[in-house]
Amino acid sequence: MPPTKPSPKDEVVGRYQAGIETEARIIDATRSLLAEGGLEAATLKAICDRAEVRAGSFYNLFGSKEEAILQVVRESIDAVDPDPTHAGTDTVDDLVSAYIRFFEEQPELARIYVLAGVAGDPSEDGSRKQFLRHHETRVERFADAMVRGNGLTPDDAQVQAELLLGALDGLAVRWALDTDFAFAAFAKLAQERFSAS
Amino acid sequence: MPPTKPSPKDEVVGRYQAGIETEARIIDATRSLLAEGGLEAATLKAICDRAEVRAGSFYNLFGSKEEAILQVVRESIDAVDPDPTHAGTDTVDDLVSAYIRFFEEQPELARIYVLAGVAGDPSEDGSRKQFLRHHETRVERFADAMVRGNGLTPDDAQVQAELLLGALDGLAVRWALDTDFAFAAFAKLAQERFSAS
DNA sequence: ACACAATTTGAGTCTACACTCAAATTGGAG
DNA sequence: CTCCAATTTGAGTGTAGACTCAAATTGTGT
Repeated sequence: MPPTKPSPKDEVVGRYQAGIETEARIIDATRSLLAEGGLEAATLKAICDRAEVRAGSFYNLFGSKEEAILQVVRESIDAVDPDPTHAGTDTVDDLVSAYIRFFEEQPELARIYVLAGVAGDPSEDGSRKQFLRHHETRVERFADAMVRGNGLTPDDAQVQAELLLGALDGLAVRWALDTDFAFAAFAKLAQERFSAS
Repeated sequence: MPPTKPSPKDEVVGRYQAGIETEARIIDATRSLLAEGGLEAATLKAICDRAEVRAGSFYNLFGSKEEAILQVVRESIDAVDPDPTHAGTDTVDDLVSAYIRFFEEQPELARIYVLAGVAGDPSEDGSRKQFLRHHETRVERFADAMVRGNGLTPDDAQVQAELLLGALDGLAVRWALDTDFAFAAFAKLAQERFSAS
């Protein structure tokens, strides 16, 4: 279904409060299921049961299960952004801290976040491409902060940002493997290494 | 099935050549399917079709599909070890180069390698735990090389190794996202950063 | 040749899902 | 109140995929 079946919420037509609340319940249910048991736990049945909704209602609001999951992941990524308005005032430390917080506060969502980038068909324009765009935005953000805070040239900053983010993502994977891993401490060490010119 | 149903190949009883060859064909089929289309492509039917075997034969040799896949992943990890006998002669450069080679020569297997660490149920003693053990061995190996080559103290080396491997894994994830990413170049940069004391 | 184990077959079984749709119900604008 | 659109229901449908098993066949030691 390439032309993404237009679900009611995409259109500009009037909506009832009931529908809006149902949508919220479905998103909440999806989020909590993902947080508790990862992708495996978020089956359609589980989502509908928890949201106290029948399958038909779900599909009245979302075009597919995937759509709901992507929305949850997107929202939790946004929720941890230290500078949503992109005012250009965040420091490298802010950004690293926000990243650490995301992984410590939402372990399962963080796992899905990583998974979204690795899993899935490379050819499809689904989560992968979106994830890549997100990553590029993040690199941008880190690089800007480095230019402002450490006086790097934009080109150097770009490389440093890519390295630092790579290290953070890798340490995050390491942590996902074994939650006893001192993610925060290592993340800070990586930050020290890569912030200096 | 916690007590891992004992399949014929686990027992010490006599085997026929035919069975051994069938097992090899199944492993080959699994590996090539994984390499071509990732986990999604490696369905039982696809594996059996390609190996020219019926499902019953598969289950005569493997306890589950998971078992065959794990064996493939394990073998490809081993295949990239520059010092399988662990003679203690490999340098950091050898290790990093081997890692880069793995990603360049076996992209899809590399993707599965990354996935193995991130996906799966945290509670099960499956791929995750095995992957963690593998990671620890690798850290050990990197740390040893650092002690030998850069004169770090064992404790410092441990931390540096964890950071370097974290960075490499993270860059690998980044690469899995977009294979145009210059993984090798960034990996070398990370190596420079983390090899120095 | 014979016996017996190893292997193979192939037609299922079972289950878990994502997703659909016609009909019933509900909400609210006029 | 009335009408229509929004929403909800719930009983399906369809499929894909892992796994089973009794019976047939094949390999090998003696």
